[in-house]
Amino acid sequence: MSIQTRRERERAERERLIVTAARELAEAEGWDAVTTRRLAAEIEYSQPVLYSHFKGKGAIMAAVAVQGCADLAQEMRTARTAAKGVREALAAVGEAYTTFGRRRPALYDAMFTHAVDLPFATPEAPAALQEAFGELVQAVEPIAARGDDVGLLTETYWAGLHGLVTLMRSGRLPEEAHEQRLALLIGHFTAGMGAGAETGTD
Amino acid sequence: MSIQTRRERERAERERLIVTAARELAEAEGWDAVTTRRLAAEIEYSQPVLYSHFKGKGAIMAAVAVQGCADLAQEMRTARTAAKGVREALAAVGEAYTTFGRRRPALYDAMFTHAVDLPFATPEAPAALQEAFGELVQAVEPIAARGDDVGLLTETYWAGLHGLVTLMRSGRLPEEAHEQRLALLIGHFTAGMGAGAETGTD
DNA sequence: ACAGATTGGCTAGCACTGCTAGGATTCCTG
DNA sequence: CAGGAATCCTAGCAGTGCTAGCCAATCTGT
Repeated sequence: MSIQTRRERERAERERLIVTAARELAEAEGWDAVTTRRLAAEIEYSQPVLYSHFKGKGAIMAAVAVQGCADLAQEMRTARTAAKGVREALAAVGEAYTTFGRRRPALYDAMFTHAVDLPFATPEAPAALQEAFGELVQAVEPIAARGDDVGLLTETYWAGLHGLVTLMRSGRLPEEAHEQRLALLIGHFTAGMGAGAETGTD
Repeated sequence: MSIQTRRERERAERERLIVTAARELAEAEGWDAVTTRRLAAEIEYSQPVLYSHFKGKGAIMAAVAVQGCADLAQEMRTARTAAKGVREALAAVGEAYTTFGRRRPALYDAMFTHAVDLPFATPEAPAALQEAFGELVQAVEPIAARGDDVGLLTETYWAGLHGLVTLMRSGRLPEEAHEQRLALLIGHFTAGMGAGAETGTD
């Protein structure tokens, strides 16, 4: 039994090694540089080892994406809990989100543009993923009007943020005015809120 | 001289042939199916011919993207001019945009997710591209508040639409509630508008 | 402690990609 | 009709994701 568990532990460790190596390589040189050969060299094993852990390159990217979701969730949570009011919380989360997308583009792409074989809008979605979305929900919920479906509103806000990030990162939108665009988006989502809703950060 | 012009005409025709073949193949089977070999077979020439017209596959995709922008611009214009009021126009354009993205995913991807070697937010951007953006601007301009930068507001609205399309198409957002999300986005962009602004469709 | 079964990892290779060099064939010019 | 030039194709390069099959190290039962 002990031998079995040791082997499983070593396997799990190597799996983590693969994922972190893929993430670091992608963040350093982009996903194009993450070839199976390069990745195998990085972890000092041969290519087929990768396929004994993951079904393919896509699965490795998906694993990286899940890690990235955990990071993003944490950054959004930090931003949200540090904000003073509900409008500020929404703004802080939006800024945390877009900052994440700009500062870690490879990670962002793995999470939200590539790697479609992850279940997203279902209960089977990885926990980290639901956490990240949950952070958005918690930021959006207080600004929802009566009768609004909070989930749908959150998805819409998310889409706005995602659009800003991807269009900017691909050069379709100039980087300079990002803050103003973000402010516009947030402004339109918090418009119509009575000033009395300021109380209650959590 | 006449021979020269005939050859140039034939070249231009073949170039159009390449672009339309690429577009049709992409729309039928996705961009992954558009390999240079496959495309060459489709136009009944050998591979290197492609490279005598375009710098590479990316350039071909860019040409397809420009065509797609013209299509999108026209569809948005039709929707906008058929709408009764300014709110309706914004909604109609938004719906035309997202419908385009869903009905012609390959074309949409060439325009807004791949093919980054096109100049976008500059005066050197292709005419079709500026036309498409111009349609958005014309729909957004009437709902802009005093002091709003219409360009920035349009970019923000665009980002919202783009986010909805891409997240939905990649399976991150369920398709069912698309109409509701779109309505939410439009609603938040037209909020705060006095009811008196209804007049003046063009 | 030793033969045998089993697991594990590696070497080599497949089918494919975008792209290019060089030769052959066709075409126009004098 | 010969010479020259433009055009197009065959063949190949370096790289991709992924896999089959062998070889060696490891664990098992006696």
